[in-house]
Amino acid sequence: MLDRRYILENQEVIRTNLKNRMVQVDFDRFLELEYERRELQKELEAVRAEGNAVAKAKGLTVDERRAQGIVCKQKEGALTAKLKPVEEEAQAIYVTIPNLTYEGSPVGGEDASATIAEGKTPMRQFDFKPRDHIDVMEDLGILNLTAGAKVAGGGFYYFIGQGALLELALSRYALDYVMKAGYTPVITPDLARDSLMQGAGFVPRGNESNTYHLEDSDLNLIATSEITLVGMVADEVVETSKLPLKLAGLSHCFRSERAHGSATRGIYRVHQFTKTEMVVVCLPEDAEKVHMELRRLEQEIFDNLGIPYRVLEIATGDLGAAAYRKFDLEAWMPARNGIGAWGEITSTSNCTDFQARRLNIKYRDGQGKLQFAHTLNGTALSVCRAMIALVENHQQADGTVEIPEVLQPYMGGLKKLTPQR
RNA sequence: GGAAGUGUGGCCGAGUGGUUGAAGGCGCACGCUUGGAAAGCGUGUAUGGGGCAACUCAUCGCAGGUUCGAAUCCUGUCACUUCCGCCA
Repeated sequence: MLDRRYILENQEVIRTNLKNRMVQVDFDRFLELEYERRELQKELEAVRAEGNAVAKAKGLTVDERRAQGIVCKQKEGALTAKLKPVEEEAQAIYVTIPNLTYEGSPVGGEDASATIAEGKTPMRQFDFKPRDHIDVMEDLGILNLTAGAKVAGGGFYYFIGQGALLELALSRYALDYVMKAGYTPVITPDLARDSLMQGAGFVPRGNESNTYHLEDSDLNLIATSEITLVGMVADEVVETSKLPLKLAGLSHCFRSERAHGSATRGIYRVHQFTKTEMVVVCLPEDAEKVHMELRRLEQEIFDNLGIPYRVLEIATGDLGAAAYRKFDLEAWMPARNGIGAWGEITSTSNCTDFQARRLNIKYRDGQGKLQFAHTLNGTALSVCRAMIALVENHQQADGTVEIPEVLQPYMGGLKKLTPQR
């Protein structure tokens, strides 16, 4: 959420931003409602002040107070009835107004996002036709999609043997790597309340929701541990000495992917995956620096895994509502779509104070005043996507897959994935 | 899952219908005192909204309700504690 007063005082900034982000918001209606709301609010407060004065007045008898109080109460009731629908409609529009946008973000839709850097690993020249991750992994006996579909439906999968170990190795490697940069490892709940889902920027119910809601409860399966990590400090004043608060959550992530149907083959788009996610709560003046650190860590992890990638500066039209600025890493997946394609593997967003305002995350500034903190998030490693990039890039003509050196200690020294009996 | 109890400011804690936004204490800030420090003394010390300001509105887990008036009464809900049951 943006500051309501800021919105009223910077209407043109908001209008331009809505246009750049290609977001449909009835801003005129919002302004109309907001001004009306403020007028009604003032009237209501005046009536309340009168009522309070009557209730406290020593010169009046109880009967006199009662008589005058009832009049105030009636007026208050009438005003409240008028105010409520105005407030509700204004609020409904208010929550759809997205964050401000970094001035350097390319203006436009998804296609406008700009490649601003590339990884250290060059794209490999294959002397054979690279096979896609499904073929490679199924032949190795480390992936079983059929069983996943049988048990839980499309979009679910089994990792078996070396595949299971590979998930743990990737997750643990990423966790250890960011721990060295000062991130505290955290295991979080895999479920979260509706209110937190909304606060963190995820729609818990309805058709546009990408999350699973648990029937007869106010709980949802989390789509990322970002939700539970920021939830940990929601409604709190974080001690300034503890900032920046750097967390690395390891959790399962669940996504219903209603919008995408169930057609996607393989493990690129699945309903459940494991992800190591970084979240930082910091002072406003540190946010930009932290964002660069998140991006650097993501790059280093994939450089070390020997996976070629490019870094995208995300265009205005493709930013999430909370993101002020966002980078994606896209790995080269040599067999994707049959001919090779870039596929998103990580994403890091600077949410400025937008998410903190919604979740009420504060700190005390030098004057002792409460201020909203800034929050940022970034993927350290999302297992399925990383796994695709890894097996497709490191596959050998004989069907084996070389394990990157940094992962070998986590695989009991294993250097190659080989066919399982 | 059943029963009982509790939920007040940064913290502890008083407060069961009427100048209580909230006693007292701790902590913190400033001042006095001191060669310096400690102790002692004094003053101040919630958050958000509206207003240039005086001031005013809201907030005592959360949401409703009763009442002229609610931290205080009622209902629901969430959390915590204890007891019972169940269980990895």
